[in-house]
Amino acid sequence: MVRGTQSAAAQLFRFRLDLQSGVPVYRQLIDQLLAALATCQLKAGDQVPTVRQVAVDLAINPNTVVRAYKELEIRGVLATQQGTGTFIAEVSLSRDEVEHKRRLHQLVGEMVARAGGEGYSLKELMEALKEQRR
Amino acid sequence: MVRGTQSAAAQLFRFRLDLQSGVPVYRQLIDQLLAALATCQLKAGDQVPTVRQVAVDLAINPNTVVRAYKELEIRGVLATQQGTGTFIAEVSLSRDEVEHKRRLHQLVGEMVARAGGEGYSLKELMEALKEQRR
DNA sequence: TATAGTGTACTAGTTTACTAATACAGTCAA
DNA sequence: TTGACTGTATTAGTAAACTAGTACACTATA
Repeated sequence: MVRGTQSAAAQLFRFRLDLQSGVPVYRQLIDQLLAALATCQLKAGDQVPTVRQVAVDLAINPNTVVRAYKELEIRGVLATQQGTGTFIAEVSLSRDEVEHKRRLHQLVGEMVARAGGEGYSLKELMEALKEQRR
Repeated sequence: MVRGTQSAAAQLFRFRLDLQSGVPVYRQLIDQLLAALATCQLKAGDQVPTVRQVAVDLAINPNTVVRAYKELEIRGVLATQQGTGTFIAEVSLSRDEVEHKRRLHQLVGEMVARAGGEGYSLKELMEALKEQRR
């Protein structure tokens, strides 16, 4: 694991919280980081804000940040190195992840549009998807 | 609210639990009842199993059944009458609900097939839908 | 009217999910 | 080597979600 270069884009990346949304904090962090990847705001090798930076910035506990980063590490999106920091994974897996994610958003966007045209809400879609799980 | 007739189909309707699925019991009841409506196993006016029948049948607490039925009542799917029982709502709302539901399942089924063809899991779809909410 | 069966309401207990506090261990530069 | 910074791990606290226990109120029938 070589240390990634600090790109200008990475320096501008910051998390934001919406405490009214009801979405758990750690989940928001995960979502935002994946979105940053999907929109090329972050790329392989970039260092992401440290656990403590994020915690101070957002006035949350470091362990909440850890939770998000750990999940992303398990998914192969992030690579963390104790004492050094956390980076966007360099392996082609992460690139595939980005494409995978981008295409998924495309598909889902089409779905939502199509269903919305017939009067179905996002919530209804989600519930129906849940039922498909059986 | 006139008392619905007991159709043969309604007598055959029973809930089943999958305790391994991790889906809360009350949610399973909701899902199964909606599915029974969507597949015409139950129709407007049918009486559904009583709170206590379901509780005894599935070895759960009556209040868990109540929770499911109450949510369905709020959604206009069920009509409950204290001392009498619980019925599929007679209003055209419930019929619209059935058509609405059936079409939704159709749409979602197509979505899942299409996305599955590209290697996306149900879980991924659901997560991507969540992100659409922003 | 009495009884059996119905849903309703309230409280309580348990589990799960989420977040925090804190100490430990590793890295890197001076 | 030291100090600052890094992630890691463990425990604990809180809130939310889920389920249960139990009594009350209503309905229908004999």
